[in-house]
Amino acid sequence: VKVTKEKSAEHHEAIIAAGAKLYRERGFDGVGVVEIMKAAGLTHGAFYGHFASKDALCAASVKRAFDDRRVALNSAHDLSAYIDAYMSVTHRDKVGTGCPVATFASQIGRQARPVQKQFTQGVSSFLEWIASHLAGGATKPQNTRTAAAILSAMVGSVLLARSTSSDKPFSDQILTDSRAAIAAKFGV
Amino acid sequence: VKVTKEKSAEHHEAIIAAGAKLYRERGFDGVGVVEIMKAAGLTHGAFYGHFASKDALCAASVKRAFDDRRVALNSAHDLSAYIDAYMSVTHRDKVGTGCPVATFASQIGRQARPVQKQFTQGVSSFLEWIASHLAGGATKPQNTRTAAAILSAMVGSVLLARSTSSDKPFSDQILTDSRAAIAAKFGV
DNA sequence: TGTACATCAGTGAACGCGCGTTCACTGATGTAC
DNA sequence: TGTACATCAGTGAACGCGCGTTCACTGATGTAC
Repeated sequence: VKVTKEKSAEHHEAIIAAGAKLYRERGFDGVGVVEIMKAAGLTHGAFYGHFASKDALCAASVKRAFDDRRVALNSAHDLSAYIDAYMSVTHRDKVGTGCPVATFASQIGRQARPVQKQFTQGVSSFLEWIASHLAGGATKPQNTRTAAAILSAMVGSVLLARSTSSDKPFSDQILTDSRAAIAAKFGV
Repeated sequence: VKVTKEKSAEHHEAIIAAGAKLYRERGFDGVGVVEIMKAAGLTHGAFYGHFASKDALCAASVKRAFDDRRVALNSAHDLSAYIDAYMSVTHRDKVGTGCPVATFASQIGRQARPVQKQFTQGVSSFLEWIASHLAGGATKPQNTRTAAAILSAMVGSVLLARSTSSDKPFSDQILTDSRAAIAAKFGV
């Protein structure tokens, strides 16, 4: 059942989109090729016409997840507004469209090199973006250090909140408390 | 091949110890019952005499990992020394004996309820320990917020460092930078 | 203390299942004339 | 513009493999006498 070049390109995108969402929701090991192809509206046999292996899709999915987020990044008014959105109950509960750093971090060490490279790239540009939005900009050496601590606290608090979310009040509190302490100590 | 009650109890401990180490190193999905039993010096068939299911061992392993860490916690001179050890290259590279919060956080949401309960319990007492070691103690309301932000930054920075450790200088820098910024802003 | 036997911790083959991947096939696409 | 046919995106059965779990069996333990 051959299909027009345009349709095939759409399918390719649909597979990556499914990977970017499902891998964030359930981890690289938690979703099979069959399920991803089903989500893309195809059968599993067509997968290897689009990607050489599951690893290749993982790499493409990590890249896609970071690209999706860059849009959110650029539409934020300022750093404070972005941190507010990041350390929110909404972000905690929307894993599938959430920050790839928070979801993938602990699995990346076990993935193939291309996946790791794609991830490090994403973290690096995220750090730069934060540093450039601090008072004084990215060239101020102290801001590099501050950016690392702020990103750590952002990622850590969302992970802490997600992993304890069976106890909602406790989980909510972690987000609120961390956000307040960062505002108080870092002024953002 | 029956075995003395003492030997059997030792086997039980060995299985939990293997779970606590291997699950931290490779994730709950990344290690099978066969490999855990092999690490404990037994064959896989004996597993279900000790645990009702793999989930049951996961719960026991999470508890064990937190208990192991509590020893490290109590032997720390003060909060600063503990944060130094936590945000270190050594802790980044020793996943199997490292903090369970950093390794398990992103997988806990997909685990069975008993596993989640065990984890939340561990996070809660970790937060209390930090708050009680801040100037003013755990009763000072502001310290609860500060503890949440500090734990978030600790967990986040170790995860960031681990997930980017294919680029060692970059990974090292994240730890150093985060540690310096926390010292500067939180005074610990 | 010594013997007879019920208990039960550990063994290893076997189960059904879902995984990543392969491949012979189908039939619409798009090119050559 | 119309026909003939090579191409190739997608299908679905099949592959070997490792997973969690079960179970008939073994033989040392530990109890009853």
